Amino acid sequence: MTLENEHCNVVATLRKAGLSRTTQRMAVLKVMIQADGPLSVGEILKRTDLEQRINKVTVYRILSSFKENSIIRELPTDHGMSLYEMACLHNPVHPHFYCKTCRTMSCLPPLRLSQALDWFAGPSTFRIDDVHVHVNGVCRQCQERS
Amino acid sequence: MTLENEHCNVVATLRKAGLSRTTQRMAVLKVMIQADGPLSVGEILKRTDLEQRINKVTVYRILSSFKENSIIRELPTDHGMSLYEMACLHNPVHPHFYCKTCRTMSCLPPLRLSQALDWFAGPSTFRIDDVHVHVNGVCRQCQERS
DNA sequence: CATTAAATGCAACTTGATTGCAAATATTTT
DNA sequence: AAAATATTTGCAATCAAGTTGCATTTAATG
Repeated sequence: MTLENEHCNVVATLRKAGLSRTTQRMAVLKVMIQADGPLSVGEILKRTDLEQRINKVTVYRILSSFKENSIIRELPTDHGMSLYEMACLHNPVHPHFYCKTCRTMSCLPPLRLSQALDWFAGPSTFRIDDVHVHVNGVCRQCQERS
Repeated sequence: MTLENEHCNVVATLRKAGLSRTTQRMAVLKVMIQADGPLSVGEILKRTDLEQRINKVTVYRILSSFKENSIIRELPTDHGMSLYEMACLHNPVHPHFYCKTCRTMSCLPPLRLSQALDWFAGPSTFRIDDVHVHVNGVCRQCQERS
């Protein structure tokens, strides 16, 4: 198995971010790049374990550093658990659908929301209960404080 | 202190939802109606405690029943914690800004997102790191299963 | 007022996530 | 290349949000 898929390159991504190429970071990044959709920490652990066992804490720290460097995006859920996805050029910001029953997050096409809703109203549809627009950042006071 | 503010009425809201008028439910709903913005469970506890001590578990159960009856909306955050706000006519769905530093959630005007972003770029600005559109509901398989 | 159903409180527990610190691994310097 | 330094990792313990089971209390019903 190679260290790159059709899209992103593990080594290049880490270098660009100025992060050292540790075995664990490479394994996590590889799993993220090859993911079919947003992954939980548990799922990331399962997938990296296939090749090498990584400590849960290490995965959290790696994800945290990836997030700081905008390599990945974090998607919080209603169930006190976050999911993670690549934030690379090949995976631009897009809406997500979260099933509150099976707790699965799926990606919506990066359309205007109205179109996305039409798309969802199609044949194999979901029941939509609510739509949240969530802006993350740092408020003025916190910026001034640092 | 009365049981209604300029907007919503505690008793009417509970009756409409078919929920019994317990002391605790009324206290929580009153706090929610009088809230200046989304509240955490901890904050709700603090505010209800001023008049009567309510168990944490009870608050969770009350919020859960309010959510099921669309009396409130739940807003999950990056920090494994949810915030809650009224879902009444006077508080229509709108975007939120979450400061990842002080962990405060503030409401954005219910404008088109592009306008809201302009608004945010104004004089007293926030630093925006990312915008998430999050659709909650039940996926097809889970619907069929129930 | 008595009966029945629903809601609450408490204690214990589950789970996602974090912290402190020692050991291991990378990077830098000589 | 080896030694010195800085970074990263793993483990154990811990924290905090949220949940569950069950006995008790409170509200709704007749």
